[in-house]
Amino acid sequence: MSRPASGPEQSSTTSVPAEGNGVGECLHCSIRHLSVCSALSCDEVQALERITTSMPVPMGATLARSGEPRAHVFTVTEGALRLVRTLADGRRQVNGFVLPGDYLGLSGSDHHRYDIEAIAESRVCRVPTSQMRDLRQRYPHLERKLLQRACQELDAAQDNALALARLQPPERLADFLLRLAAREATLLGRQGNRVSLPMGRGDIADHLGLTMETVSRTFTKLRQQGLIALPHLNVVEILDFAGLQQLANDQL
Amino acid sequence: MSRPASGPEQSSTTSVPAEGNGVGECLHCSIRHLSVCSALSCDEVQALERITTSMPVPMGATLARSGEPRAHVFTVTEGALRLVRTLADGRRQVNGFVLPGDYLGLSGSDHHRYDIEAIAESRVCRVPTSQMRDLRQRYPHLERKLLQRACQELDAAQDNALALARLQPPERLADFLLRLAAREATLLGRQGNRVSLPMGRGDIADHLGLTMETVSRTFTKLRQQGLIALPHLNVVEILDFAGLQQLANDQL
DNA sequence: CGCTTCGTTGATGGGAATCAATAACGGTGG
DNA sequence: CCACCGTTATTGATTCCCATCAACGAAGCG
Repeated sequence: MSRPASGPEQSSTTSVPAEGNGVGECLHCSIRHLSVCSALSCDEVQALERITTSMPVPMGATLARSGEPRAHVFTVTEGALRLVRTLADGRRQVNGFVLPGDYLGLSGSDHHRYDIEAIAESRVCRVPTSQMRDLRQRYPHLERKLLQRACQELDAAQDNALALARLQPPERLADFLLRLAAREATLLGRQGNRVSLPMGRGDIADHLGLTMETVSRTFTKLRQQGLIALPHLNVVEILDFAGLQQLANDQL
Repeated sequence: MSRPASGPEQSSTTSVPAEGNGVGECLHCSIRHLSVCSALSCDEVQALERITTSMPVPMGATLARSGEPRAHVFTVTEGALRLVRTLADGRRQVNGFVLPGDYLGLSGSDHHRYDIEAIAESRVCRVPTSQMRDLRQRYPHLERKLLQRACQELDAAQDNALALARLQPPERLADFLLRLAAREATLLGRQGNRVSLPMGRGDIADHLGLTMETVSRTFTKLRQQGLIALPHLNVVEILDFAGLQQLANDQL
């Protein structure tokens, strides 16, 4: 679904998803799509793709550090990353997980607000913010798309806040797993009941505002209740979808 | 700083704030400003203002209910409102408080995601979403402004999530008070150390993921530590700004 | 095969939620 | 102006759950 721009390849009209299907859609596809809509010349398409750099991010590497100037925006094409904020005394929060198709660059600040760390072998497309600014000015379509995305992320952030503020640990974990399953479903284009967890227990804990121990215990609890199974450490099998949804209070 | 559009008044260029100062700026001002930038005719300015309805919202009234279709967007010009989500079992979360200058309409959903309730005698400008869509298409400036706002709100939502996930009750309250103080400062244009709390203790609790009792106890704790004073129930006086900031871990 | 890292399980204590009672506020009407 | 009442806020006593501390087990890797 997402395509890195490693070299100037021809824009293929057929592989472009329909307008408005913004969820699992890589920004890069969006640019391509834009080029189709606006009837750009082949030169212009190539110009767009030339300013993006597709680069690997090895597992464990830090793509950006909190406080640094935001010199680039990114779209993830492979792997998984985490957004981490750390307080002075070591308390940690994982603001979110970034999967293929996600865009990194929606912030009002000109400095990074969190560390961006790869939790798996990853690959991102990088565009300098200045060039992105130009692009946005030139193509209103792009700005509209970004706004759409920002609104979706805002909704998601609010859902997350509700979970943190008012849900019990099992509810939070259920919510998290369902959300992850939904993302993976749109990513792969099919609805499977196996969800892979690229992140560790500690990361889940720091994302849900819990401790690693509580997350672990909650996993066993869900397992004992027959809602999920854990074939491997990093794979969850959803046994009772409806039950999980009910537990998570259904706000999807 | 914000102006309701009760009737077609002349657009006054001088009262318009400079581009880019997006924080306390009413969207209406943004439309006015836009009209200046784009050198619209007086007719067009009036056309823009004609589609907005300035309406009072009595205290306690509900402007919109969760699940309803989003037929309008709003900008608040007076008063204060709260955004409330309620779970089936009664658990409540106050997603945020809406003050003059704030825009209500940044959502990826076409249905309201929370109740919007006035906690004080308020006044809002209402624009049908369809008309807003037209406006956005016609004026790229507006779209850019909205994206800017969405990004700012996203940042704020993430800060909030961090607070909910990892801060202790006193830290959360300190953070909340400082944030409120900052908003009031930009709203009034001056930095006072008195903050008014239009919302009740219960609302604060449901915003911070605590109970009303804990909020109350935490207020007394901050008071005993000499960080704040409570001249009235709904007015906080910040005695030790630096101390509060330190307590809130500084992430402003 | 031992090492290291990560995850699970167990025992304990602290802190916020809960339950309960009192106190302060705000409005109304006398 | 003050007495009254409903609402809201504060304070107190208790309970329960999660964090913490600690030990054990499992998995990846040289």
